[in-house]
Amino acid sequence: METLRERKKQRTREALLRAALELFTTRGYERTTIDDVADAVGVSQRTFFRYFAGKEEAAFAVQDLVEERFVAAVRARPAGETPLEALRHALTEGWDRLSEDVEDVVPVELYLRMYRLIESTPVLLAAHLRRSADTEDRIARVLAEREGLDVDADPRPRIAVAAFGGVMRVTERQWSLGEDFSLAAIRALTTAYLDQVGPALTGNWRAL
Amino acid sequence: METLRERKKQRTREALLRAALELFTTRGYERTTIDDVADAVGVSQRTFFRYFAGKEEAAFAVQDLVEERFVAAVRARPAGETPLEALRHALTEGWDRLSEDVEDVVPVELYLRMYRLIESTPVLLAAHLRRSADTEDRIARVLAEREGLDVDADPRPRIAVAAFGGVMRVTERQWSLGEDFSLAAIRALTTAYLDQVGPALTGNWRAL
DNA sequence: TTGTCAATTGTCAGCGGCTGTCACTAGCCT
DNA sequence: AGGCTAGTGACAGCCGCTGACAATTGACAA
Repeated sequence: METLRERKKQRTREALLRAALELFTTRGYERTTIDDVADAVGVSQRTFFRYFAGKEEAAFAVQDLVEERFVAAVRARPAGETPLEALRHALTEGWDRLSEDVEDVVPVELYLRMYRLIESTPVLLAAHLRRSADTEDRIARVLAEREGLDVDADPRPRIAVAAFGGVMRVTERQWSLGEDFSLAAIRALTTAYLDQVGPALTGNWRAL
Repeated sequence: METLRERKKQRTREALLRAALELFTTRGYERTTIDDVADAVGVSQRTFFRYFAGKEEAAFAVQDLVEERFVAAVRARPAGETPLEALRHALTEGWDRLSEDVEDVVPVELYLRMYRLIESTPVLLAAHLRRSADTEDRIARVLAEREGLDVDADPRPRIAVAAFGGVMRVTERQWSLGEDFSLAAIRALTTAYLDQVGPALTGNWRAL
């Protein structure tokens, strides 16, 4: 049983987040003022900053949730899988559950629009890449633990995750530049690109 | 023969860059004000912004130069090398020439200090990662051209570069966290980590 | 050398992100 | 009902950054 106060706070935060993403994706990130967001909700600018550390944090609120799920999914993979199998399966499984997880917070369609905006807004892309780096670090730790290794002594977990992450970046980018902005599209790209890692790294591309 | 005006401009820009990097690396990036930099050189804040598009651009001025050289080095690699050989050789060759290239602008030691600051300052790391993404895109185009492929049709150039770039990121990170901040140290790390890509991606780490 | 023109700079005003402060309001709890 | 405190709004102010305009300084020709 939650108190009225808490429910009110929850609603304010949700309203701010929704208004922010809606304005960002329609008007553009830079062209949206915190005052715009606050006004849309009927709250002072100062209040926005009591719920979000900054403009950026609002933009990534949903993305944070998704990445959290991904880390958990990797951790939950059966020990029998090799590190790369675990990553790959956690990823595809993630796409399948994404709708349900996200829909509690905002419409999935809004999330996907925001995702594309991140990709096309330099300052947001920069923030995204840094956050991804943090996530990759956490995943490297998970993999190391699965394999009983010390992340700081053995570079292989980080290297594997970094290579994997690099491929994911290319996937995101291609997806955001394409025409099909569905979950199915990004899932298809993911598997296709992961299948290309071997060929891309070994040898001579002209041979094929 | 360059005009006095041009020489003056050149000196102002150089002074601003030096003052900025010096202040950034001693006082910290966020704790350094543009006014601090401008005052240190004896010009107005407005003038700083006439030489640099923003605080960030000053922080990355030298790094830009280094990455430019790297792209050129990849382009100059003999056609016989496989894509990954070309990347690797361009990289190690880059470390060798770095001192000479950088020293024209600022002391190498200052550049290395700045490089570490970038790693440890979130907002700078974010900017660095985004710039790296741009550079990787350009390199993917170079590789595709070398192999006679269409970057937008064949994902392998981008995937290979992304994986390679991921490993470089891990290298940079480890170097900046270590104790030996010499060029020799980062060169050694680079080759060691690149040798680990194969083992890290194939199979089972416990077997070794 | 001097006067004219153009490039460079300083000053000022202002916007937007963000923070500290403080008084006020509204929910909580006895 | 009344005291307590979490949450809010209003205000002031810092910093990054930009536009506008006037003042200055070098370039170049007469």
